[in-house]
Amino acid sequence: MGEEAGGYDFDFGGGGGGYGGYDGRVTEWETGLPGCDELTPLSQPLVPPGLAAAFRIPPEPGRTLLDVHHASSATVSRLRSASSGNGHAGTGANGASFPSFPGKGAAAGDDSGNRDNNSAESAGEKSAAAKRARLVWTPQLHKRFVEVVAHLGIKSAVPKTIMQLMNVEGLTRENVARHLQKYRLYVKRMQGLSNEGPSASDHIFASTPVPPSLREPQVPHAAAMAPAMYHHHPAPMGGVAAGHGGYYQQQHSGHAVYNGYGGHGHGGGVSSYPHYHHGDQ
DNA sequence: TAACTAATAT
DNA sequence: AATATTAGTT
Repeated sequence: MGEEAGGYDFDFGGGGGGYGGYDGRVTEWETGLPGCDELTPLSQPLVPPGLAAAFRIPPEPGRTLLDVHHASSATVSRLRSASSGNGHAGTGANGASFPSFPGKGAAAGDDSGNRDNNSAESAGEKSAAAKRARLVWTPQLHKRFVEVVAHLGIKSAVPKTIMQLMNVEGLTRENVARHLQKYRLYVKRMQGLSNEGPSASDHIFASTPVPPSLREPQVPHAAAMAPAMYHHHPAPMGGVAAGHGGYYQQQHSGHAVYNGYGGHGHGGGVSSYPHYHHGDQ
């Protein structure tokens, strides 16, 4: 089913670790569960179009990723209110963690640990306007960002939508907007240099290749297009050129990583765990 | 008004 | 350099 042609796959946390003390995740619970690669992307209908047509099954149009997101949010809030006595969210084995981050979003990255658990707001600046710590765009987070942007297409890739589709807890629209601004500049710069040459300075951006669909002026070859693109769906998955299958929900625990500084180890091992950076820069 | 974007600041 | 903040548009 989900053949990944595009090569955009989520790397799972440990390559088959099994240790319990990773980041609070109980890995035993995860063993045996299908990996991200094995799951059907949300962007794909469960019933292939052809098959559906053959059996006169009406297409399932309504289920867009946004719908899924909304449903998910509803479920989460329901769960929240249901478990009133339970003050602690903690990091669940999968994405079951929703630390209320009213003041300051804490979070852990996929394979990083968020064991810090400073339930006590250390510096005591919790009262009024509590400033959020700086968001660190880890390679994983950026990857998700890129995938969503790619699937939205340049046209509709705007902060709000991107944020919603990324579905990363603690990630705000403004976070996305800032990153998007930078990313657009990066893409433009790269187009200028035509081929090759991710500068060493752009580590984060270079960590995930810019999808071809985002390189807008691909010299419009009117031909070479598949004769009939199945129905044109406006919103999501608008300009996805037959390449990649999509993004998944909650693949990496879906938490934004905040940090005081960019301690992102590269190459997958994001060893940064959340510690706050208070006070001045 | 809210959201997007560009410019500027830390 | 990486994010935040501000400000100007739509």
